[in-house]
Amino acid sequence: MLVQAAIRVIAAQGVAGATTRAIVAEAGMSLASFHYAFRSHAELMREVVSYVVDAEITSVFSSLRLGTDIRRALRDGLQAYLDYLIADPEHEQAMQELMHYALRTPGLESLAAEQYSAYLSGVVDVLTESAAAVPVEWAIPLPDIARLVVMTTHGVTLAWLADRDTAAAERVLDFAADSLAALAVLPIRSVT
Amino acid sequence: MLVQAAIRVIAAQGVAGATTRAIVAEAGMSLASFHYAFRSHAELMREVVSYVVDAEITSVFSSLRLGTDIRRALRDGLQAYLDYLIADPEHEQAMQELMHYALRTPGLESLAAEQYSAYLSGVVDVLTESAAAVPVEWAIPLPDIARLVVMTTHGVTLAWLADRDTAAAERVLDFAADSLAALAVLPIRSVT
DNA sequence: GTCATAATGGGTCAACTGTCCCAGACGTTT
DNA sequence: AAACGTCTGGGACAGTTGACCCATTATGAC
Repeated sequence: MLVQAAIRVIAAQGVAGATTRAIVAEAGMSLASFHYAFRSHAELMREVVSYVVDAEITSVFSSLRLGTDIRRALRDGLQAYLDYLIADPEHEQAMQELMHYALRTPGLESLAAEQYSAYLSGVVDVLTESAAAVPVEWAIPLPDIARLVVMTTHGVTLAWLADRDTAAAERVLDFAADSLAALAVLPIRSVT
Repeated sequence: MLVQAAIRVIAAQGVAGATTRAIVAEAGMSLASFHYAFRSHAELMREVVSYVVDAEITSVFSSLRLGTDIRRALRDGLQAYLDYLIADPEHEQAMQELMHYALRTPGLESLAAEQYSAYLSGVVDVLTESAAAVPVEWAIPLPDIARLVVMTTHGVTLAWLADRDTAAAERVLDFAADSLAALAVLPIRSVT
């Protein structure tokens, strides 16, 4: 698939390196085949941005599973994300670059907004899902919790990409898990 | 100055739009004058990255002033940053794009690391400065506090740039200020 | 097999990029 | 006035990019 080839190129070379020729080379195709499938390079990039949102959410935030110990569950989920980031830094780097690309490209600004709200609702889904097993009440609305999680991951991602300080990143996640857990209002074990 | 013209172009058009011609046009110069001052486009971009670090730190985080009410001081400082972001979104957008540009450009990766550590020590300076007036002790090392602040601002920046939800950003900052203030150990009013 | 459709390969084009060259203008020092 | 280095302007160059055209080859329905 050309879209996935494009994502690989972006991860390896950045958005600037994702030229039509580089993408078709990665996909093992010719230029003509590209313009047979897509009207233009911009059209492909639009699909790339749309695609990565869904893929990212399911692959990354699905590891966030709440349990009885909310702090530990949050911390484990955040650690899983950090492990994912360390294992494939270029991919997360590409995600943020694509976000900035969308913000800059006429006609794609709205997609950037959708991308972000998709992140949020993705985290909301995971939290809701987990809450089905062990009900948790939060001091603030669930979407706000999700926003804090997403904000944290993005911030930690940029920091780690810049200085590769894993220990510092983990200390940040410790703090984030502690602070978020403080927003959890443990439910009474009786029927409500 | 060509460096500042380049920053204006990047803020207006993004890093991809910061071509040599666009920069000299913004500066009102000719191409020859560019290559008289800089050996190459890459050399200018390196100076741009170096320049923005200092400028950014002094202009943004200087508003963070601690007082007796630590939570309020933190909240005010973060709000000042948000106001700054809203007043000139393209500038902060450019900062993050430049960070990603540095991370991708061979020979500039180390500059990205320096850029980030400069952010951190800038915040440390402000916090230390404020602590001189009203001494504050923290439950974790000061550089870690600074890292949390920087992480938060970057995360909030990306979120606001994507969905422009100012109210949500302010709720995030509420949470951040609360959580950070919880790390402050108020000093005893006697001599230690 | 035949034929229409889908898909591909090679080659070409204009536009844009970074870089460089060279003639000339400017200002300062003799 | 003359000479010097500093700086500027216009033009040109090769390389790369997105887009496109046309001839050719699979692919599959009948």
